[in-house]
Amino acid sequence: MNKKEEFDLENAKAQIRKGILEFPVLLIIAEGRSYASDIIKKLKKADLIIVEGTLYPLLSRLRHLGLVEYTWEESKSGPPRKYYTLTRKGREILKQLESVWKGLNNSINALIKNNEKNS
Amino acid sequence: MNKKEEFDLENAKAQIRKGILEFPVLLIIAEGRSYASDIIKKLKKADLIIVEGTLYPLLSRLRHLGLVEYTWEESKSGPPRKYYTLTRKGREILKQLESVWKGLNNSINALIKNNEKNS
DNA sequence: CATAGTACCTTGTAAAGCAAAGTACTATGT
DNA sequence: ACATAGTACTTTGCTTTACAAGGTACTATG
Repeated sequence: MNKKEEFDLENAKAQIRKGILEFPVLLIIAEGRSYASDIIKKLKKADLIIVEGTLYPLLSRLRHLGLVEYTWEESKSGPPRKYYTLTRKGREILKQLESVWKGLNNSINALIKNNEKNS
Repeated sequence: MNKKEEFDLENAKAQIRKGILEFPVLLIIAEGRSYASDIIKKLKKADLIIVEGTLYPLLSRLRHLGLVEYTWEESKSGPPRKYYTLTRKGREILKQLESVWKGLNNSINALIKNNEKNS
């Protein structure tokens, strides 16, 4: 337990991840059809930690929005899996998110540079 | 009002901003002592929209955490202003946030590249 | 048939941005 | 003197969403 009065870098990281999660999740599904545990593993490999309780509702949300769809598929080692793929709409939104990301990137990197100059 | 069933890019942007806001705010204060409206203007210039109701609580939070401090100063054109500066601790945290940011950047840009390759 | 492993789902909680409304100071025009 | 406008700081209620924790259910193995 972290004292409430202390700045909590881990929490800050979590907050930063929080806002942007949809984007890397869509990116991963765009790479190739994946199911939940798959996605979590791939995100972890990219240093973006996420847990089940976050991902399942997020995938539902994306599906209700028509950005992804799934097909059930048997597995040799357990219950069937929901394999997700992007819809046409999902691909469009992904493109837009990419440009939002690039914009944010430019903005913040400009601020960082500005700050380095003045120090 | 946006229909709930539609993907709302503005909301997505807002969510992304949400997690990361502390960082650019600290960057701006690091650049030079600033007061609230100042900060909002500079953020807007960097394409990071933010409103009063967001910034004031955020600044209070940062102050309670000991990352920033302020001094009252008279203004020729209205009520006095709270000019914020970074504390020593604030500068340390800012460095850490910079490295968190770089990490996130690498992670996501790697995913983007991966995705471009496979398409 | 009990256990372990895998996969999907749900509930309750907390954090934090935002819209909107409020308080208060200064300057300007009548 | 007083109304209006501009600036600045603050607060309240709402909404969204990640997470912790717990639950259901299917398959394989001993």
